[in-house]
Amino acid sequence: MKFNLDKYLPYLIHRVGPNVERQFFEAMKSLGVTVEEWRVIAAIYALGPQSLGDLAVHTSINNSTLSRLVGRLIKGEVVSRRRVVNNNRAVEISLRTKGIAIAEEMIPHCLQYERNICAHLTKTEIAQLRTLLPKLYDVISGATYDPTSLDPEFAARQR
Amino acid sequence: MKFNLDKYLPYLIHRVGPNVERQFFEAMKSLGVTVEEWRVIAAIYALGPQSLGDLAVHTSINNSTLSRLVGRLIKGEVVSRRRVVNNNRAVEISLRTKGIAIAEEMIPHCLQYERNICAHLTKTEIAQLRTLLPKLYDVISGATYDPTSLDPEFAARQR
DNA sequence: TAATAATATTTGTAATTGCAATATTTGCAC
DNA sequence: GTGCAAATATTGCAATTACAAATATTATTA
Repeated sequence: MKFNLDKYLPYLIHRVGPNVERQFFEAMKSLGVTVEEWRVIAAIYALGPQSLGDLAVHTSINNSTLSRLVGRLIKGEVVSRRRVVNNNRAVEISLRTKGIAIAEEMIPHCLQYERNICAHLTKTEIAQLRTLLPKLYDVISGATYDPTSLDPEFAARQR
Repeated sequence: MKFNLDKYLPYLIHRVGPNVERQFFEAMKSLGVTVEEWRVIAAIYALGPQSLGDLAVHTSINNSTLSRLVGRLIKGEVVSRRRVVNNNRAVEISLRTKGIAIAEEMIPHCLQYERNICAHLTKTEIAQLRTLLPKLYDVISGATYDPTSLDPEFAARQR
């Protein structure tokens, strides 16, 4: 059976992810924030204070992982967390002064890094990516897969 | 300062990754392979037996992590590992019968899953993605970032 | 050839992760 | 209003991860 990895979309999508900020963050590491921490800070800076659940969606970080990550950021006085006024089971996470400072120092570098990448792409390609990636995100988020559609006996044959 | 996350390419790229195979693998979990294990199997199936280092590149998995992951797959009799004939420090990892069987059972499902996704996209969009994603991968792999280009005193101000 | 550097992989270790279980609050049905 | 289900977040725990150091082999230099 032939399997052409170079054409397989999930593969093509996945492999760009891990590389995208690796080298950039290597260069920025003296700021003392990890990639994951930066995602949290950036999401709050860009989208405002929000619940843990929303933050998990916006950063693609697992809830329990994020809960602890936020715990660490609180210790570092980067963010604060408090119960929501009218919904005491939810929590609202906000940036503190230090978190805002980190964001404002990072953002120009992020934008410059993005420009460096875009320098190798045409205007059209950049525009296409900005359209296609969100569309792909939506499609994938809504996608479900049912193995029995292809193989009615799938569930029966446990390995 | 404004930071528009919805336009920031690294963000757009990154967030599609974690979702892309999550739901699919949730559905396929009775096969008993994790996403990471599948990446290893798929890379060897598609590209042939290869060294740990090459496999790390093809799967975007950290070397030491991969070394142990391969160790687990060996225990499960899915792959085998042996020293390369003319280079005893390198290692060659191959699929065993069981690994091939897993691949051949998985691949039709992968392709069907991909078709499900593509059903929401136009032919043009799909073609564009297949062109742009590898290009982006190359650009990003080659990209470097030097904070002092934007801020000559970057290194001096340690946080 | 001996010493040194470079390549390739593995392992020690501490930290992080994610699943499942738990706790707590809110909404709903009756 | 009481009891049950849903929503939200946190924690126990076992497994995985990644950095750095160690190991082993091959290539280069002097």
